[in-house]
Amino acid sequence: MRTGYQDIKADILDKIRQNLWPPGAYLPGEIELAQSYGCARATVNRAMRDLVDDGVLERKRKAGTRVKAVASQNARFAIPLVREEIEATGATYRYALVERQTRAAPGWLRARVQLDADTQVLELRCMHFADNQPFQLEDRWINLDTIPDARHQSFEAISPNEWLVREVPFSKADLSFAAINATPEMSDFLGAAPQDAVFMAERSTWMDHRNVTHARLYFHRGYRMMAQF
Amino acid sequence: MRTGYQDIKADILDKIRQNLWPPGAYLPGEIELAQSYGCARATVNRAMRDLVDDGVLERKRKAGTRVKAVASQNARFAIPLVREEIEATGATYRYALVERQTRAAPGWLRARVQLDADTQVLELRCMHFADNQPFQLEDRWINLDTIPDARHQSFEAISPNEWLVREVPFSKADLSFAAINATPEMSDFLGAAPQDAVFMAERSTWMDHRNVTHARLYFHRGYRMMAQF
DNA sequence: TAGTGGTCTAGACCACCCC
DNA sequence: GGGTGGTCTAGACCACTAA
Repeated sequence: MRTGYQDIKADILDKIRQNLWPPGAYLPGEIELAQSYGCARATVNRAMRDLVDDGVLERKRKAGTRVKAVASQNARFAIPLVREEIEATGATYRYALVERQTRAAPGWLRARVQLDADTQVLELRCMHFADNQPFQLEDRWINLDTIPDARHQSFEAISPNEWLVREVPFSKADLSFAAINATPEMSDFLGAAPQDAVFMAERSTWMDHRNVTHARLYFHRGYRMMAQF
Repeated sequence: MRTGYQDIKADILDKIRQNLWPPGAYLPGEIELAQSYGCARATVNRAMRDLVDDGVLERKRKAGTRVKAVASQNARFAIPLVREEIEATGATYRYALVERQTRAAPGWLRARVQLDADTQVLELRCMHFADNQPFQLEDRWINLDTIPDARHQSFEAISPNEWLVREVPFSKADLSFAAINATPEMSDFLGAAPQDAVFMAERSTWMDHRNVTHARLYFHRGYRMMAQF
C-alpha cells in the first residue's frame, strides 16, 4: 500500500504524542520527509498544511516547520439555521414575529458596526419555538442601506435569519458569546425565571466591508452550545 | 499573472454572491472549470476543497459539486491557555491552587466520560487572575489511570492546564458552553453577585479513546468569547 | 542570499456512487 | 458502467525570510 497524506498526518501526530517531536521542536524539511516516507514532496506538503490548519504545526519559509509551542488548537463549530438546529433534534419548529419597525439606527449599533448617522434600520424581534417551547428570542437590526429589499418584507412567515441567508448567500461574520441575566422582558418571552442566566450570541454580518445585519440571540434556559476539535 | 487557487476561490464566491450559482445549484465539473480558468485541474480542485472546508460547497463523487443549500458556515475559534489569553490583553497573570485531592471519580463524571467504577481522579480547584482581578475559576478532574504522573504533581506553581498541555501534546476534545447562575461559592471566588450569570465552558480531553481530563471553567462577570468566520 | 515552504502543472490511477 | 471527485507524482518556479 502507498503512503498517503493521511498516513503521514497520523505518523506525525504519533511522533508528537510520543514526544519524539516535543512542542517547539523543528521537524525535518519536506524533501527529507518525502524521502523517508518514500512519497512525493507534495504529499508531505499536504499533510503538513492540514496540520497547520488543525493548529498542531507552525510553518515559516526558510525557518522550517515546528510543533506549535502552545497547543492552542482550533475548535470548529457549525452555525446552522435555528430551524435546522431544532429540527435536527426531532422537535417541531415554529416561528413568530413579535415586533417590526423601521427607525434610525440606535447609537450603540452605529458605534458597534460603524454606520452613518442617518442610516435606517429595520428592527425586528422574533421568537423561535421547539415543540412550542420557547427556544430562542432574536433581536435583529437589518441595515436598509445595504439591504433595501428588506423594507418590503413582512417577515411574518419567514424568519429574517432564513430570508437573509437566501438574500445574502455568502458573507463574513463576527461572533461573540456571553452569559447575561434575564431581563423581565426576556423572562417573559423565554419562560425563564427573573435573573435566570441566559446564553447570548451576538453576530454581525458583513458583505464587502458593508454591514448587513446585527443580531442578538437569547437562548432558552439550559441551552448548551457544542464544539469539537 | 497566473490564475491561482485563491483567485478561483474568490471568483466562485463572487458568482455565488451574484446568484449566478444559487444555493443548491451544481457547479461545472473540475475539468470544465480548469479549462475555463486556463489552469490545471489540481488548482481548481484545491480551490473547491478549500470551499468545502469553509462550509460553502458540498461535493460528491459522480454527483458533482453544488452550493450548500443552507449556508451553515463553519466558525472557528482558538482555545488558548488562560495565561496567554490574559497576557494578550496586557494584564498580569497570576495562578493559585485552591484545593487538591485524590478520590474515586464521582458518579456524574464516570457517566459523562465513561470511566470504570474504581477509577481514581485528581480533583483540583484553581483560580486564574488578571491584574489580580478574578478571571476564571477552574474545576478539574484528571484521570489517574490515564495520567498516573499527575499524582505526584503538586500543581502549586503550574496550572493543570499548562502541565497537561506539556504532558499530553495532542489529543481530541469535546467542548460545550452554557450560561449558569453563580452559586454562592462561585460568587465568592469570582467576586460576582449572588445569582450573577456566569459563562461556563466544559471540556473533556481524550487520547486514544481514553479520557485524560475533564474541566469546568467559570469566567468572570461580563466575559465574552469571540469567534469569526 | 540561500534555504524553506507555497504553489502550479500535466498526467495518471483509483474509489466511490448516482444513474 | 461511467463520470466525478480524491489523491499522488515528478518536476518546476516562485516568494518569503532568517541568517
